[in-house]
Amino acid sequence: MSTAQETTGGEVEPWEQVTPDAARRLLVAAVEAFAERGYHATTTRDIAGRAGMSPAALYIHYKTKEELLHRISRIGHDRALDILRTAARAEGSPSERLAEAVRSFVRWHAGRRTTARVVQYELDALGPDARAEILALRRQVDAEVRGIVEEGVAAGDFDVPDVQGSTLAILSLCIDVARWFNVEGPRTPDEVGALYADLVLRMVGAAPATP
Amino acid sequence: MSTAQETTGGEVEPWEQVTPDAARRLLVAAVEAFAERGYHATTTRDIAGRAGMSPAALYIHYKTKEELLHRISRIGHDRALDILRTAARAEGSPSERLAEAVRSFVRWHAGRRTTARVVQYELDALGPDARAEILALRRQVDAEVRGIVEEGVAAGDFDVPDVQGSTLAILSLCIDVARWFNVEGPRTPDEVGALYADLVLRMVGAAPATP
DNA sequence: GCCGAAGGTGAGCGCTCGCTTAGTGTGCCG
DNA sequence: CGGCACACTAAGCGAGCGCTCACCTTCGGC
Repeated sequence: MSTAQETTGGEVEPWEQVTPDAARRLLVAAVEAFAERGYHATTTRDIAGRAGMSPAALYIHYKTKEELLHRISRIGHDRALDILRTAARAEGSPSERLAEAVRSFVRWHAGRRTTARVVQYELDALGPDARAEILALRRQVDAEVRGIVEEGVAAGDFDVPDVQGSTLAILSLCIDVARWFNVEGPRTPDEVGALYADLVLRMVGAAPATP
Repeated sequence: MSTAQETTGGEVEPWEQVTPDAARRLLVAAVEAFAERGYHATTTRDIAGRAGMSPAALYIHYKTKEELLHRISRIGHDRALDILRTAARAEGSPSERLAEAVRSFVRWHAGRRTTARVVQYELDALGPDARAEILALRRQVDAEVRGIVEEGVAAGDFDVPDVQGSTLAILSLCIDVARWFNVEGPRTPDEVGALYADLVLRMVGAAPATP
């Protein structure tokens, strides 16, 4: 679905799909500013300044400040969904696919923390229409994870009394990484991903992956 | 430490300690407004209006809008720490104490969602000094949970390869409840608390509590 | 070499923000 | 009953906000 090409590690700067160049620079500047200070505390002058442009230039490429947030949120959710879909539809047992889903999802939230933070925590700043569009994507995100859990239960690999509750908890655990992860901290995104994959397998009552 | 009296259920409206009455009404109004729209999107006129007062009245009781957030954050963190301390220092095995800590901590984040949301997500809006004070409280929160986990490992009840990482994950899971919990949703705070206590015991490799 | 489109700027409009100030009503003390 | 401390309001200040507008460059096509 996404036209951005995958790299070997599965990590992409997804902003390449945004053209022209000036529009992309503004978008990246907005992601940084929103992640640092929050949407409402960020000024259009700050965004334009970070992109090396005058405040008025922003409005050549975007109708409003909210449209910037909408575009960021849309692209980010598309990417997050893409990551989960790739893991969910890979080959392997439900345990392996759930572990890989958590691993790559967490890696994205830690490694692309600024983007993830905006995507996950600034939803309320969107208007009703944009908000509804994003919420639909979130339901698809939920469905992907729930699908793996259900398959694991059906196969007898998982022991999960409350599938929807556990799915919610798994996603919640992964998403909150964007809140606390610190690039200067002791853990790399890969390490957090591995730790979390193990914890999630325990949560669903599967034997820890020992490949 | 806290002067607010406990009720039977352990749930307290902690604002009773705030006097005079007008100052408390303003504080409660600010909690609601900050939780709904976020700190930066909330105006002092909105807070005063919710409390049934003129905008100027706010400044009789609080020096700035930020002082309101500081007071809320302080009281909320005190309460959260109190909840965890009570559970950590109760009688019982590490499994029982960890389950009770998670149960009551989650119950607070769900049941007092508006307060918890402000407390957990608006930290960055505080100035450096207030921020440092709150971060010190958060380290104590972390230490309480880590203490229980360490005792469980020492007693051979838990199987935890990375104590600090698992502690972080447990707290992260609980805190994120404030983000997604919906009062109109299908689960009560008690139900989420019970579900999460079970999930956390699985995460630390303890047998599920079967009382 | 001229032209229009595309992409940019400097100045600034109208508005709302956090916060202040001068003045008002109320109740308690002597 | 006079006086005064206190809690509060009406009005508004200076600043900074999102956004607009008139104008300026640059550049490919004919």
